[in-house]
Amino acid sequence: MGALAKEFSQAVNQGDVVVASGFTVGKSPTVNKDKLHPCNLLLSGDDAYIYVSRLPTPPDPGSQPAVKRGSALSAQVSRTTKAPKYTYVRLGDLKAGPAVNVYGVVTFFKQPYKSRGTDFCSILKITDQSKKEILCKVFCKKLEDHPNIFQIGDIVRLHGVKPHSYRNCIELVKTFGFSALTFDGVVGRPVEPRTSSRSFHFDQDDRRVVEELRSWASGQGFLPAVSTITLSAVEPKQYFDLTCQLLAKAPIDTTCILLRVWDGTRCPYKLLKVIVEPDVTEGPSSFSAEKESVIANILIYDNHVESAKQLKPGDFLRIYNLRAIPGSSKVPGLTSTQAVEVDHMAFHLHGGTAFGRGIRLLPEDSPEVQELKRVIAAIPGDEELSDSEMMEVWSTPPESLERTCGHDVQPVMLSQLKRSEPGRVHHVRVQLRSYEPLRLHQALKLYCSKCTTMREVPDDEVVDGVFSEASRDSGPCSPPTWALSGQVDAPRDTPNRALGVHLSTQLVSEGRSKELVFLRGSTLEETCHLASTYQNIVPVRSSGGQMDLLDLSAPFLFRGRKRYYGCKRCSEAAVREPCAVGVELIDEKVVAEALGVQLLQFVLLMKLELQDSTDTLDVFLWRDAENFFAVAAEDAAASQEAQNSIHQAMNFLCPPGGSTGERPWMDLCLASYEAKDNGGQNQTCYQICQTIFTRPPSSTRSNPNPA
DNA sequence: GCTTAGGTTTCG
Repeated sequence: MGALAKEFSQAVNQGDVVVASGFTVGKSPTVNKDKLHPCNLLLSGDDAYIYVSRLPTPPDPGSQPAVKRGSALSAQVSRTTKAPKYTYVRLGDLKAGPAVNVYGVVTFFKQPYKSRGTDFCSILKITDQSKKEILCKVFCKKLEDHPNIFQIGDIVRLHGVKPHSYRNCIELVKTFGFSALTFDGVVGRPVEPRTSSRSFHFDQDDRRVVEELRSWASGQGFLPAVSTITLSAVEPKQYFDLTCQLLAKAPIDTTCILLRVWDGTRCPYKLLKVIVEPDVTEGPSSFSAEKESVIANILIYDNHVESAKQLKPGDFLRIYNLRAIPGSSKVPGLTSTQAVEVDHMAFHLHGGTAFGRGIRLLPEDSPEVQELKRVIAAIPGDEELSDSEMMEVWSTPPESLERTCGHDVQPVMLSQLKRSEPGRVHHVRVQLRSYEPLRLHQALKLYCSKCTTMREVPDDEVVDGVFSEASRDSGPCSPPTWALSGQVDAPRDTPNRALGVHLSTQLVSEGRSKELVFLRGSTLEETCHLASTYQNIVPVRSSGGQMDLLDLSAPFLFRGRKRYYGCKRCSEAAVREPCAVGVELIDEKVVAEALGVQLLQFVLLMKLELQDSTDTLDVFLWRDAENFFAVAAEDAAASQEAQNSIHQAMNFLCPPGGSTGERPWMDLCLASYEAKDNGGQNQTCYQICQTIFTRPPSSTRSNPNPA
């Protein structure tokens, strides 16, 4: 009756649940007619209330979150119609009994981990203004149903937890009707619930409770002053939480996985390097030297391997209870040819869940990730992709390519070219908008013409490692019967060390002993030094008493300043005597053939972004790159002069800091072809072919408008 | 339908 009737009729919908109070029970005057209940309820005046409870609407991705629907509803129905409220028990008032709802500040937590039973288990400890600390145990099959806790100080709201007594303490255990909301615990941050629940109740009272807990907790001192430690602040032997981005990962063995991460800061201690095979690495197998110097290698053990396997390069993570260990001992699973450096800071995530040990993915929109992205973006030079990262981006170059052009086709605009079917040759007149890699030495690759795979040129640090690992076995070494063996003093500052040299008897008998030596026990530096004395140096090692070649990660041959590499996949390498009878010049081909090494070819590979007035286009400069620059890739690997000539050409085509107007127009021949990208999808690629870089005779530019 | 874990550092 009255105002209540009016408000109620506006608020209620068919299907709603209503709860009435303050009514009087009377006899129904219409019972004979409608055959309904003989009594009715009369609601009238200020003491009567009727509560309308809306059933949750079906999930609809386009609709407002449940919170907003709730607040819109309560505004609409005014004081007389309220949604039912949940009640929350103070942690100090808990008694063993039926399920309750609680709020609390997280003082300890373990990420959900696989229990021995059927579920994942989360352990957390929460407290509130009553200062009672309560342990909570959550068992759920689905990870997303667990409280989404990132750090100590987060605030949780738990529904459907049952207080149990265990060893004279009250604990909360998840029971039926369980749901959890988690909030950032930092005063001033947005109050946004993290939950997987599709609908949940959340109103101004809840917001108030969260804010009260935040400000109370901030004065309690149990929140860590700095929530996590950066690589720049880490000290040896410390346990710490690390917020970082995953760059690459590689399995080591069944109980260990390697995560390569960075957090945008530089660790003051030397970082452990772990050498793994490139083909088992997910993500780039190597990075630019600058980037490598800020990448931490983290070894993840035992139960954490499973969660680490789910991670993808690029993910933002927090690793809890990571341990910094100075001076690595041993890394499992590495073969004898793989080196582990000592006296470097290693990071281990040990097995078990003690102290909350674990890994968790951080969502992109969390404040921690936003901050991390900001720091990483500020690292100078990172805008540039490193060599192997670029290999990931580029599609595999084609194995065959039609590259002949009579240069008699009419030039086309880029927009027109893009609409053409692949498999043709086109002429374009374009400017160079940008190119990769900016560091031109990264354009050098090693290519196997047999299996058509491409490999990075390893840096000296990696090669150094192979040499030092190889010299570790200093036991007796019986040389092959064809060899004459002796020793030479190591050059430079290592007077007390003798290096093993083995010569071909045949070559010695011909008076050609300087033309080829097998050198054992040298460092990379010593090998380079001796390369000025001997025309060909093949580094060898002792392996179980027998003479063997080094791992093919390192050059198998040093010829003056040039180094030659072999394909790991296609070589069947062994120490053998080259046949020098009638061979005038012993070169890399002669040595490679004798040793059973499939010689890798140095190649140049670049990506150029072209533009004209209609469009832009990414093209590769690869098969014809040596012609284009009139430089042999092999020379570019060893000669500064050759590198300079490429550098000058690129600077001319794309002056650093120059405007578009300053870039010369180029007449290019482009071959288009189909290639599979990393996902196996066909895509059209373009390569510059049959084109030679020449400078115009004077400073006059070509006509910028070919049309 | 009511087990799992029940914080407390690997040993690489």
